[in-house]
Amino acid sequence: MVGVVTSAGADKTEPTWTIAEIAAEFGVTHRTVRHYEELGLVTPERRGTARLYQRRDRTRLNLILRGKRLGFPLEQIRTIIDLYDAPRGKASQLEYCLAQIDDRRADLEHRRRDIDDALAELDTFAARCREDLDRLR
Amino acid sequence: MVGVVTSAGADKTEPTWTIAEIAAEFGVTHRTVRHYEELGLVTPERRGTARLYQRRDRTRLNLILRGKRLGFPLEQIRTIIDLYDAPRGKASQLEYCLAQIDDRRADLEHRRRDIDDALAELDTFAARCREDLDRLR
DNA sequence: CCGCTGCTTGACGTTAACGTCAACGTAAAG
DNA sequence: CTTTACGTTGACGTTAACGTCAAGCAGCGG
Repeated sequence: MVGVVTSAGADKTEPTWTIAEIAAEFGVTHRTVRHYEELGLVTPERRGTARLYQRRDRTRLNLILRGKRLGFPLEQIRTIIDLYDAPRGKASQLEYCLAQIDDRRADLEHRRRDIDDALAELDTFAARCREDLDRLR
Repeated sequence: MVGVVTSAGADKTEPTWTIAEIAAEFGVTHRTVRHYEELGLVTPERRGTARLYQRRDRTRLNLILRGKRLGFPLEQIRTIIDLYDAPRGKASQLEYCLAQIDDRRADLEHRRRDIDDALAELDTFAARCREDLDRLR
């Protein structure tokens, strides 16, 4: 909890960014960032009408983009982001979190097996290619 | 090269499957299989008008579905499948293959790093959850 | 006050990956 | 020979993830 900024005097800490800066830095368009906001993946503050992005939003964007690189749909990415900052006051909530984490773990480990398999196949294929190439000389 | 089946007497080897069997076995709909055919990802033979799937098609379907689990678009999956059975008679072709393989390797290894990062984060998060849970008792 | 630049809100367009009919062919079963 | 059960070819619908205008507001440099 860093303190609400709202209409009280701005703390001189807490750096912020505009949507254009954020978009450029993360290599996406502002439309993309807005789309993520429409889906509730980021929730920037407002100075008047303009969006103000903070470190929290940058963290989320990193999670989102990694999720996308891994091919997860945005909806699923949202659930995992929500997981990361869900309320964890009660034991039941903590246990729910731990269960979700296990699910995610299983998924990711399955993917890693798939990747390792694919890499192994690529290797044997590459070996065959190099063999054929040697034989050709 | 197993031998052309066409209109010569059918070898009693070479098992085949119908589209329904293939779809059921791979846990997809026949529409999905047809869609893959439209994109050139599988090319079953025909007995009259009906499709006849062979082992070759099953291999491809396995590649396709793994690609999908890893979140690759079908177009990209097609390029890698094409890579696996491209003509490799000339040295230039073999060298092209090896280059492509390197590209694929790089991509897959990037993904694996992403996965490992995600898993590490999940672990520390899980540890915090368990800590909080212990403290709550 | 004027114009420029950047931000905002719609609203419609697009691509990928199928889903979902509809209408028809065909081959084995009764 | 007529069902019945699959199989086939369109063709249009749908969802996700943005792209692409269009049009308006807002601060600020001259």
